[in-house]
Amino acid sequence: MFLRTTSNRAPRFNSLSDLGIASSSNPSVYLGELTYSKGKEIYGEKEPAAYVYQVIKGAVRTYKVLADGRRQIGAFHLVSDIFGLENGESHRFTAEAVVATTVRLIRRTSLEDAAENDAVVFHNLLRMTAKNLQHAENHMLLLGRKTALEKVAAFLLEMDERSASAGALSLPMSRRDIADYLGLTLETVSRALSELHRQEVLDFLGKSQRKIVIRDRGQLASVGSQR
Amino acid sequence: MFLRTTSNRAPRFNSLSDLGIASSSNPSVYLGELTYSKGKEIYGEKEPAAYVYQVIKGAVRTYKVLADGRRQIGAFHLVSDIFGLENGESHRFTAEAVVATTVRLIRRTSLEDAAENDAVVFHNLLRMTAKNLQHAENHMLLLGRKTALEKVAAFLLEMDERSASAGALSLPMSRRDIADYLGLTLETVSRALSELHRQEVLDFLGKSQRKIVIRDRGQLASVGSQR
DNA sequence: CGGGGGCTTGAGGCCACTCAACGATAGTGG
DNA sequence: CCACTATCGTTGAGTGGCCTCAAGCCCCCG
Repeated sequence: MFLRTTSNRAPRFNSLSDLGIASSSNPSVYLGELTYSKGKEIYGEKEPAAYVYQVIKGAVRTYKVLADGRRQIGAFHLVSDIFGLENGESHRFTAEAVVATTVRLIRRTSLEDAAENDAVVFHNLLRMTAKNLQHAENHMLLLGRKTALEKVAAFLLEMDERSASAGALSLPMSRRDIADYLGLTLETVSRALSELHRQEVLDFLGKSQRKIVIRDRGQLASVGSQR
Repeated sequence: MFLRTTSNRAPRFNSLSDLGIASSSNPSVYLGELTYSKGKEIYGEKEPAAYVYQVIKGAVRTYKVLADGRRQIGAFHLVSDIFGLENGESHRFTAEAVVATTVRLIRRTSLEDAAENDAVVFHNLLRMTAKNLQHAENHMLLLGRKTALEKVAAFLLEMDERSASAGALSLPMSRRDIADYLGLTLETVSRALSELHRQEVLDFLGKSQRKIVIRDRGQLASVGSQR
């Protein structure tokens, strides 16, 4: 196996304060919050991009679909993540709530005004776009060249790295979602997870002195020594 | 089959003048040109990003590799394309000349200075990063969800769209390069191309009143009515 | 408690991969 | 100028990893 955990977690630049709006001269950028129940669409691909969103509670998937329904999830957005930031006029993905989700809205024009007046905001817009690009670049390597088991293991590590909770890793999304993120079928994802359980996630333990505790859709699926 | 050509070609924003440097107050941004012979490395992954490059002649591939040598090409850069633009301190890909290639160098610090002093340059930096992101997003869909034949067809369409020459489409890169770009093996790419020839690229003709002429590594591989 | 959605597991099939042979082409040195 | 070699591309045969189809279980939720 090929797993490795990063000893130091990468800094994250995805809160609104990281956008620099807090330091902006523009006073009221936030529009309010909206709550979507499980599976509800937040915006559709090619819709005009009127808002930028931040996840307050829950989780969001953004995806593209082919004409015959094949779906590729580009990213999952967890609490504090910003999504829906477009440089063009319209959204390039569809966004849906994975579970019951609350998002904060920022009017796109407000953000643009803030960026116009504040170089820091503008700078952070570029940094966020670059961060999204970096994620996509790494994901291309995964989609194009990794095996099913490697994909699932990388997914677990990514989610672990991103989740704030130290104790257990929570996976709010379904097997189908994971599959569509990794370019697999849900059955293959299920088999890979079973395989990792069967191996008692030995590599997580062996290489990093750490076993990931997976809180899988609320169910405690695998428990081990922590950190 | 699933091919479609865009009737209107998308505008391209990848020349240095598009970066806005021409309008910059900074006078001498260009450093000079370098020529690399076929297969030579221009920069390596994780190397400090001292320069940004523009292809003057030839073609460049940028890729990541796994520990065991599996390779994923993220993009091909053709004449006039800019590559090596990083927001972090180091390159996230390795760049190599596909064929004998001349590149123009821009010192990274010069570009940053120009961006600092000129909002237009900065704006274009963001736009270019967003364009790269969009390409990566589309490529994730291809890598994760398209069949071998669809991948190769999409590749031909992309190259056709990007190549300046109206008559024939030239493919300077090897089968292995194409395979590593599409997440396939070189044999599968070869078979898919043979299959498209066998079908006389019917769908290119049928759906768009247009047949693509493929100039494959210098050899005229497929000829048909043009536009 | 019945229905439905999500997850797991098994059996079989297929698409892309692997291994291999061969031809064409370009570059190299005698 | 011509073997010689290396590289690249094509094609065939066989394999295997992931997909497809299907059954059954569990849990949630009305």
